[in-house]
Amino acid sequence: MSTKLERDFYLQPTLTVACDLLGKLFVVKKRGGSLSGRIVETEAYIGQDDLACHARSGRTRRNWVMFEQGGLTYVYFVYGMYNMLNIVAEPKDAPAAVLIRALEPVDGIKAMQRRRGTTDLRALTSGPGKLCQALGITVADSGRDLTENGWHVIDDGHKVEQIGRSGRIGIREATEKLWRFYDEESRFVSGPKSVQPRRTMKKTMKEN
DNA sequence: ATAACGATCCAG
DNA sequence: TGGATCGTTATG
Repeated sequence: MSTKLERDFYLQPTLTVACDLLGKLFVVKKRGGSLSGRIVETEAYIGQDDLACHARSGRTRRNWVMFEQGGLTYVYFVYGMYNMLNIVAEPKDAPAAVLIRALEPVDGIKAMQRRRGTTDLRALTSGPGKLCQALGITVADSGRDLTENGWHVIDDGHKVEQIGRSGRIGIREATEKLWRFYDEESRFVSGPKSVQPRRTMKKTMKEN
């Protein structure tokens, strides 16, 4: 059995969404077929009090999607060359999103290899910039509703045994927040995996 | 108006 | 460990 995630899933608290997205399939429709990957690493960015969050200074031309209801994509451009894929969480006007940091390639691996210029499976989607390049995701895809026809997230029954937790990668502010989550067993997580502090946890968690 | 800096990646 | 590369944001 395989079910599409609906609105009620995305409207949940951001940390719940970030944890529960692990193990799900992210699917994009392209000319010539679908591409998909299993989500193995995520990060939460939550509200105006989170100094690492794009919404910290209020609504802008770039981040307006974060203020919409959960279930939309928020894609932005950084470092002059990389796109970052986020999934908006929580109800409208509660700005929050989950950064998709790494996938395990599943469908359309040939196309991903062509876009990435390598055949190494581990190099295909093991990073937020890499996976956008592999799946051909750009800022033009920001604002897509994942509950409508087209792109979506699928629960195919896969279970993640151990979820790892750490500080978020590549930020300077709010480094004390342990809002990065990843599948301990996956070899497709972005490196280095030695980001401190690390500690494992059970299934879903709802506290900071 | 201008300058600094990214939720990164890759080569050397 | 540094350079690529450019839109966004902070500052004068």
